[in-house]
Amino acid sequence: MIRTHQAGALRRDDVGATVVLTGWVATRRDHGGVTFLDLRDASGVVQVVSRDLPDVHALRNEWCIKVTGEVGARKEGNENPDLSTGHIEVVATAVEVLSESETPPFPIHGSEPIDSGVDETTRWRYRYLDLRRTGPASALRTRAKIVSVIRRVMERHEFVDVETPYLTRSTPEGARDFLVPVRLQPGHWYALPQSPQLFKQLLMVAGLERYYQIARCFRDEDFRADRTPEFTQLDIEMSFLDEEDVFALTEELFAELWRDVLGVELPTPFPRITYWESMRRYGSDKPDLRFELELVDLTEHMQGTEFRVFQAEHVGAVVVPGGAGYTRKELDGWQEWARSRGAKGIAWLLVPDPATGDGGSELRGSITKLEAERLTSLPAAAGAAPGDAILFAAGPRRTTLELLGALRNAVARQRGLVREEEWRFLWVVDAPMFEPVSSDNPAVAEGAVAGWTAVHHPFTAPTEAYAATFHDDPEHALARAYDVVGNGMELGGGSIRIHQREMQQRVFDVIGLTRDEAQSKFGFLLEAFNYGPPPHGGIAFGLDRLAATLAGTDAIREVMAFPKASSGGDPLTGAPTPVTERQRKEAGIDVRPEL
RNA sequence: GGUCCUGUGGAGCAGCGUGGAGUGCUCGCCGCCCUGUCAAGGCGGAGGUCGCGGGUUCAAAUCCCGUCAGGACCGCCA
Repeated sequence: MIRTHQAGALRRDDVGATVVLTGWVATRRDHGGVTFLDLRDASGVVQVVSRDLPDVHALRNEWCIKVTGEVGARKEGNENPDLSTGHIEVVATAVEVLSESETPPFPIHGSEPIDSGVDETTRWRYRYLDLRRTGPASALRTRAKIVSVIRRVMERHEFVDVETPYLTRSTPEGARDFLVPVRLQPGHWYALPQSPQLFKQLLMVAGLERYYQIARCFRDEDFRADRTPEFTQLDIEMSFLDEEDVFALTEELFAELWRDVLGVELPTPFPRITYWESMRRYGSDKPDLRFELELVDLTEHMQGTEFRVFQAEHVGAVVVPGGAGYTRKELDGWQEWARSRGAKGIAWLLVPDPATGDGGSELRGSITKLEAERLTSLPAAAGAAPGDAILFAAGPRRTTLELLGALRNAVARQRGLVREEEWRFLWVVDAPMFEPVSSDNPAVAEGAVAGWTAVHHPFTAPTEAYAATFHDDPEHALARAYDVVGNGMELGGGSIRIHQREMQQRVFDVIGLTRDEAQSKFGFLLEAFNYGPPPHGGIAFGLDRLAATLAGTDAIREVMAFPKASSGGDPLTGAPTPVTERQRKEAGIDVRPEL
C-alpha cells in the first residue's frame, strides 16, 4: 500500500507516529498562514494541518492526494468531539497531488444523511461521487454485512450454495420476461430468470437437500419505490421438511440479522395469521402491526338496508381516533384519495364529542339518510368513541377489504399512529391456492369466472384439508404457502411444493393447462419428477427490501450500487441503447422461426 | 395503459395563484485578505435561452396545448 494508515482510524495512541495517508479533500479551511484539510478515505475523515507548505493553497475539494505527516494531539479547546478523529490531527510535511478533480456536481463532504436533498437523477448519474458520501456508502456496507450474516447462517445449517443459469427458459411466474437473442440459433431467445424456482426444485430431485443462492432475478414490469427490473433474492429450498423448518430457519436468520446489523433483539417465533384473517382484520396480506386500527365489519349491521351505498357484499370501516375534528376539506381529501385508487368513494360519519365540541352536537356525515335506527346504533357497532370519525367503504368483499386496508395505512400515517421504533414481524399463512383469471374480455360476463390461475405458482401444494378437493372447489382451496411480513413489508415468501404427479396434474387441470402445454413449458421438471422426487419446499427473500429495511430507507435503489431509473434505464451508462443493423442481424432478432 | 407531482446559474429552494426587465435566499465556484478552523471568516466577482416545442398576449418562468426527463401511486408484478 502506498499509505501507512487509514485516515479515519487514527486515534490518540497514534500521536507521534509518522504517517502516510491517501484520500480525497473533503473540505479545506485556508486561513492564509495555516490551512486545515479534511482528508477523507473509506474509513472516515481526519484533519490535516499545514503551516508552511505552499502547495496546499492550490488544493481543491475532491482532489485525490497523498499526505505525509506526523500525528499530533490537538491542544485543549481545539478538539472536535463530533469527529472520531477529533482529538488528533496530522501535521503535514508533504502533500502530493495524485489526481485533480473538477468541481463536483453536488456537495460531497462526508457526513450527509442518505438522502440529503440532492436530486436523485443527479445522484444516480454521478453515483460514483454519491457513494463518496458516508450515508449512501453506508447503505452498501449494510448490504454487504447482511450478505455476510446470511452466508454464515446458511453454512451453519449446511446449505449448499449453487449458481443456477441466468440464460434460461421462462419460469412459470406471471411477470413479463426479459429476452435475450441467441446468435447460434437465429429467432430463438433465452429468458432471464424471474426466480430460480424450477432449478431449485431440480436440485431437490438431485438430492442436495439444502440449497441456497443469492440470485439476481429479472422481471420486465413497471416500477415502484420497492420494485426494480433486476433485483436480488436469497433463494432457499429444502427437502424432507415441513413449514416449521422454514419458519425456524427464517426466524433464526432474521434474529441474527437484526442483532448483528442493528443490535436489536427480535422476539421469536413470529406470530402467525391466516391470509383471510389478515384480510379481515387489516385489509392486507402484509399488515403493518406497528399500529392497531383494525378494520370493522359492518356487513351484518347493514343487512337489509334501503340505503343503496351499503347494499353490498361487504360493508366495512376504519375508525379514526379523534377524527371528528376532520375539516370538510380533509374529508374531501379522503374522497379524492379513494377515487384515485379506482374506488367509487368513501362514506364518512363524525361522532360528536361533547367534551371538546369536535364533530358538532349530532352525528354528521355523508350517510345521515341511513335508517335512523341503523344510524344511531352505528357508532357503537363500529366501536367508535365520541370524537372519532368513521370512514366507510362498501362493495365486493375483496376489493373493499383492500381499499380499507390501504385506508388503514394512510390514516395511521396521517395521524402519526405508527410506532416507528418497533419491529413487528409475522407469518401470513394459508393463502388461497387459486384466484379467478382477471379477464378484460367483454365476452366474459361481469362476475363470471373465466378460469383459474395459481396465486403462488402451479407447484404449490394444497393444505391437507383441500388436498383431495381443490380441483372441485378451487375458489376456497388454501395453499401451503407462507409470507414473512415485517412492518407492513413483504420480505419473503415461499411454499411447500407438490411432489406427486397425480396432484400436479390436477393443478394443471384447474388452471386449464393441457398436458401438451405443460410438457412444452416445463416438461423437463415433470420428467425429473418421474425419478423419486422428495417432499420439498422453500422460501425466497427480497434481499434489496431486507437491506433497505435494515438500512432504514424505503427505496431499494439506495441499497443498490447502480440502480435503474423508473423508465427502466440506467442513468449512469445510458443503457439500454439501440443496436446497430449489424447486431440485429448477427443476433437473429428479426428471424421468425417456424413454431 | 392510467392518475398525480416535479423540472428556475454547479447544488438545494423561493418566485408562478392575480402575466409586466432573470428578481431573491442558502450553499458551491473564481480572486484577494487572513496562523486554530471544524461544511472557518471578511471583501469583491463570475455564472441562468426558467427542461424542450408550439399557442394566447402589447408582454410568458408565470396562462393554454404538446413533448421529454425524473419521482410517487393505480393497473401490472406472487
